Amino acid sequence: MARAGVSVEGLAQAAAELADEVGFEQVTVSALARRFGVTVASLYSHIKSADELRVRVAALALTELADRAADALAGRAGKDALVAFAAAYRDYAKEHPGRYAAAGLRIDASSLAAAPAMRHSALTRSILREYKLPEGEDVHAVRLLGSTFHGFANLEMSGAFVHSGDVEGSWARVIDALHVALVNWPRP
Amino acid sequence: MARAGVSVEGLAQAAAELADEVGFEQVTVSALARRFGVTVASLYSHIKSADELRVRVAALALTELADRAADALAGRAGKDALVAFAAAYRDYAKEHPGRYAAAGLRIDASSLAAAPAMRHSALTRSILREYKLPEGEDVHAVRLLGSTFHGFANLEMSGAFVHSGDVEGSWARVIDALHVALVNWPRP
DNA sequence: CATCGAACCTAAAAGCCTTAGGAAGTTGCA
DNA sequence: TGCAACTTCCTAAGGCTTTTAGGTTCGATG
Repeated sequence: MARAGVSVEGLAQAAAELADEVGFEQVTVSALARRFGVTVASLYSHIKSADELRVRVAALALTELADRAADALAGRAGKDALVAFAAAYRDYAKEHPGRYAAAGLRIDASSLAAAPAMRHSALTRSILREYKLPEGEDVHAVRLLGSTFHGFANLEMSGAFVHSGDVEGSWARVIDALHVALVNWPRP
Repeated sequence: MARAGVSVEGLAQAAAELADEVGFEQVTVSALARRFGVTVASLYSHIKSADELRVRVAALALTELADRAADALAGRAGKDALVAFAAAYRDYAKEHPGRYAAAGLRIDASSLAAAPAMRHSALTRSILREYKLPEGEDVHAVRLLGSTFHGFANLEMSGAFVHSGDVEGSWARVIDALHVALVNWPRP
């Protein structure tokens, strides 16, 4: 009986690739077993449920995304940082649509995806340093940026922008607008 | 053989309610048949596939949402309109999480959900009238607003904001910030 | 080299989607 | 009224996914 040499990490990785190929919705224990040339039941030695598999993909995606964002932010500040961060975000979504979809999973604090999710707000907050917002406004600005980036990527992926193209142009203008909003941040 | 009196519209409506109760992912032909006290196969006289069912829920949600937005916009302009539109959007998402999730489905132009989706950008554009953006900038501003609202509602629903609460405060600040961005719209 | 745990398997139950073909109400028209 | 056509619903059956239970083989360890 030749062994396939499957590990939990290998499974999550393969599931992530599968997600990018066929969509996160289609990531199934069966499909994964097929890919490994193994019966479905075998995978249950490594994972507890199909749900755990999906959460692991989410954690993987969130970590990769945070890594990229951190790289993009290194040595930059102000609008430079904003632009680089935004690009990292959207590029990842375009390169890895399946993983990106996974990152949007509902995450409860107990989940193993909670820690990487935390990193994101910390990274986003670091963009704001140079904008010097009033005390206590950072949380709101973080949420503005997160919402807009996430919303844009989401809408783009779900085909909402296909008509009347120039998505690139819109993306640039949206970032410009966010910059303007941060510079002229409304006083509380 | 007593008939249940099912119609396509009734199905979509019931599916929408089901979505709000148990989540859009759990909207299934089986569950719907159970609710109507009818066998699964019977429903296939009314719908072609489980997928069509989900698209119909999406269309229903998009229409309801556009109706509410239109009401909110009636007789308002400028920031007033912006605030009212945003409130209509988010309230709907909170009242009808399942429907709202459905509205985020991938929509191809041929789908019967395409028309209501169109209405949204038209309504959003009408908010911008009073801001008098430069020629050709409307598309981008529409996308900014759409992305931010959608992103915020999405993140809120997926639990990203549960820690360090004050979601209401953030929502208000985000709208303020968007207003600022529209007023000081960066020149092309 | 005997043993133990990890990796794998077969088997089976349960739930969902879908199609095929048939029976029973409903409607419309002669 | 009576029958033909249509609609609504059913039984039956095939196929796919998830999950659990219990058994077998591989490989490392003492």
